Amino acid sequence: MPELPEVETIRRSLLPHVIGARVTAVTVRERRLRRPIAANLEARLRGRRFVALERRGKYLLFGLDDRRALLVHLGMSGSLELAPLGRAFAAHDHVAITLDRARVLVFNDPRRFGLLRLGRTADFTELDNVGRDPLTAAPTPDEWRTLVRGRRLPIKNLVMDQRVLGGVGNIYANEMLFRAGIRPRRRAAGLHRPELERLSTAMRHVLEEAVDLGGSSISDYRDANGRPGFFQMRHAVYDRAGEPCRVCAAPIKRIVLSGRSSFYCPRCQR
DNA sequence: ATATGCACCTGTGTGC
DNA sequence: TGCACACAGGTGCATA
Repeated sequence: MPELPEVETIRRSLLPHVIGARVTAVTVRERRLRRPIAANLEARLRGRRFVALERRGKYLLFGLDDRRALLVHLGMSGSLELAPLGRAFAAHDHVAITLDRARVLVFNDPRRFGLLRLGRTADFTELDNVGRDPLTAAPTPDEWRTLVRGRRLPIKNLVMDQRVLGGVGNIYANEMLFRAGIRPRRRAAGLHRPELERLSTAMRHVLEEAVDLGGSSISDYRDANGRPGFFQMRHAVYDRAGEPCRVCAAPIKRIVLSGRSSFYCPRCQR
């Protein structure tokens, strides 16, 4: 479910509740996620204090006071909620981390594509595949020229490649290409300098605006305090097939690229 | 090396 | 109402 703006919103909403909090209890109700939750997670987490909370692409990294960290990925359908103490479990509540502040951090994930892992940050090999942060360290147009060189894949697929940019998923790839006026199917290597310049600024603007609005709530995304995001009201193309373009009124098209729905305006995007 | 297809899993919406 | 099917915010592995 969540892409960079949603994960960043969750991180910010968790921050004041989690930093400095101590874990008093850990309950794992379902270990079978994408990879099973390790058997020692409860013992390693109990009694620890959270000292940091960072985002790496779509991953959340909870720093602990023993130089280890809890790595969390929300997959397609994962969520984190700060629930009141003693609230009954709901369907797909897989992990509950009780804090010493009368709050429980609950990991819920219907599709179980998420990930929870405890260990040393350096051992989290999945983080090796997270590229630059498009919010804080976006490639310059010059760097884009290097990144697209020789790449024959559609630009949308390149932008969604987590090794290139950490955190861009299907919604925001579509939205930033609309904003840049580039069709998603265009070969990456075929983009001209002005297009790379537009892409580079469109990317920052779309993501910054989305973070400001708390991300996109399409069906049930909520931040850790249960608040929805509002960027879905600003979607120009995502999930708008057949609807009129907000700029030129042409009907939005839907195509499939690498199995993912891709949307664009045939007039605004070339 | 690069690009694509599919599997992983549950829930929801659509059409018959 | 029931049923089959397509599709969904992601990623990793197998295959060309």
